[in-house]
Amino acid sequence: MHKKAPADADKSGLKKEYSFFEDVYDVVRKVPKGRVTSYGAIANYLGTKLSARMVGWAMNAAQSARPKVPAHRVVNRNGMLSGKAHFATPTLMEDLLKKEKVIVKDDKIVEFKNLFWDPVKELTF
DNA sequence: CGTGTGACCGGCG
DNA sequence: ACGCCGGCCACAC
Repeated sequence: MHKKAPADADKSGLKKEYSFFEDVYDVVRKVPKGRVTSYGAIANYLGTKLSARMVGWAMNAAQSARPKVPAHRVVNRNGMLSGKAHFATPTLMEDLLKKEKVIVKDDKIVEFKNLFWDPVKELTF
């Protein structure tokens, strides 16, 4: 296929700031309360599973994203709260998870495999 | 337009 | 089981 036309955003002058970040936010917002997902799963859903890093990086900007993005429901493949250090407070992430009845022990989600929510499976597009 | 970076993942010794 | 290493892509400077 040919390279992307740069004029793609020049659609009827309707300028929207769609970006990879918003796609990530949209998926994260769809994560049901009490469930969790992984960066890789989101990346896979977006078609860039080999670049799960981007998802995590997008989450970094999610702090200022509106509406608020439940970034606390996104963890790494081990179910570990790898991004908890990036929250406002070091305990905010696990605190939010506990509020949703998600058991967190030793910075890891208990029964992670059971609570895992895969957008590719759930959001069959 | 080049370089650096990052809250990851999978593979290999 | 554990630790290290490479890859991958979007975005900021």
